[in-house]
Amino acid sequence: MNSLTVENYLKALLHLGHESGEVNVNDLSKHLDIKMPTVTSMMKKLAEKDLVHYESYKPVRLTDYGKKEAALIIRKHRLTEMFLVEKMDFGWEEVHDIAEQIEHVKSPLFFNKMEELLGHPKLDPHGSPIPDRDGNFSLKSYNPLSTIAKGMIVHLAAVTNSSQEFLKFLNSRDLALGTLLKIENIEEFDGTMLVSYENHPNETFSKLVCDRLLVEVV
Amino acid sequence: MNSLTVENYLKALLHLGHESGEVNVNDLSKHLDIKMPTVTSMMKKLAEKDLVHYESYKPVRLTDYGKKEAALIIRKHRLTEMFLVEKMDFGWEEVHDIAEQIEHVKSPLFFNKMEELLGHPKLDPHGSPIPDRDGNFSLKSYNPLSTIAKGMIVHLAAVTNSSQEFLKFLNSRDLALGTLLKIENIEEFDGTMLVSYENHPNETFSKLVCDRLLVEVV
DNA sequence: ATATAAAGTTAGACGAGACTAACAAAATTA
DNA sequence: TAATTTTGTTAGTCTCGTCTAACTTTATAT
Ligand SMILES: [Mn+2]
Ligand SMILES: [Mn+2]
Ligand SMILES: [Mn+2]
Ligand SMILES: [Mn+2]
Repeated sequence: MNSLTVENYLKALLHLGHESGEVNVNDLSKHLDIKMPTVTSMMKKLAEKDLVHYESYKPVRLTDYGKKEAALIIRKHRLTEMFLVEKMDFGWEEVHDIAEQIEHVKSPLFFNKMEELLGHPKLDPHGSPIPDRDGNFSLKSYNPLSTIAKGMIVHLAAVTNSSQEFLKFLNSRDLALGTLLKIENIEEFDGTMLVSYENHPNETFSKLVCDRLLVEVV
Repeated sequence: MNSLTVENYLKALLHLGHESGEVNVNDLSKHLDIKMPTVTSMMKKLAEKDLVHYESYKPVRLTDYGKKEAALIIRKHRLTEMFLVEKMDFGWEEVHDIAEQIEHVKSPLFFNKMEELLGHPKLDPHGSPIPDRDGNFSLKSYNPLSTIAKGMIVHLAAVTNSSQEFLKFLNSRDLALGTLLKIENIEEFDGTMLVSYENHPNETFSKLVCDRLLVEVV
């Protein structure tokens, strides 16, 4: 049985390695806000448990087993977020921190019950896929809004950041998953985008924001 | 912020001290399944945090502050149990172990939301009172079935033990909170009771069981 | 190619929370 | 009262997960 600490390392490894599969000790250190020597020593322990492949001075990679364990924590995290939003009336900006704690609860029954009550949802409140009981999930590759061309019409499919501040900002602009967006203009200089949707005919979003909005062309 | 470990010590102290207010290190050690020297050293730490009054070789007492902190954990435990039973279709025998974990979640919002969705319940699924947001609760003093005289009619108000095994036993006899019981006979020798209720005209309960059933005379 | 900077490791320490072995105090029994 | 048992404490050790300081390896810049 992995400790809460180990579970959080595994999640970070899966998150940071989602593209190349490789994770630098330094990036992990920054992401978890834990000093590098601590991370190095933890990597050796995870390697001992066959959760990662580790060689000195090389990037770390999750083993298949490590990936599965990580996915099962993420499953619990996302089911929890969905439950909080759907069954307990929380806003999508309130659920991440609570799920960060409840994801460590040891009780398959509890999470399977959530899943059942929710009708086996495929996505969490932020548009991220919920792994199944075996840890499998298909990550649809949506594109960041920042990569879409002027004139296109897209819908908001997911967000890549679930922080309270960011989601509150989206709330303040009446942006929610599913919202249809038309790209009116793009400022070449800094990537700022001028977008229209619903009752917002001329909303401006910074590059930072556009990078975090994942969209699908309609 | 108290650690999960400290929170569990506080709950044990409140539980074991519910009558005299005093708790022996030895009893605490047995209840928590933690060796006595560990408990002694933890008592010193709790005293340092003003959670208990501690003097060498004397029984431990919670301070008022300690009592309140303990009650607030119990509040979270019992709200969770109630939520699991009322909103997630769990049986009363399944919820204790899950609540034992969720009670440590740091999020007043989460538990206040539960309370609201449940309509501010006064009792948990085992008949125990749920403390309010300030840690106050009135402990009705029901009597164990084992203290009731032959011929009396009572209803089951609470159970003093929430273990899966015990509650499964009660389920197997169709006993639930509120069940009306008539005491048909008492075996003087060993305290075994012959009881009738609903579709059970002649059920026999051992002294052990009768001690754990809290009842109220109708 | 060399110097510098960044990334990673080693060594040693620490607090939390557990343990065992040995001893001391208090309670019980004879 | 004296012997014995039970309860509680002290001292020392261990693992987990963290840290800082110092050092090494790898990457980058001059
Ligand atoms: Mn989240
Ligand atoms: Mn977490
Ligand atoms: Mn309980
Ligand atoms: Mn607990």
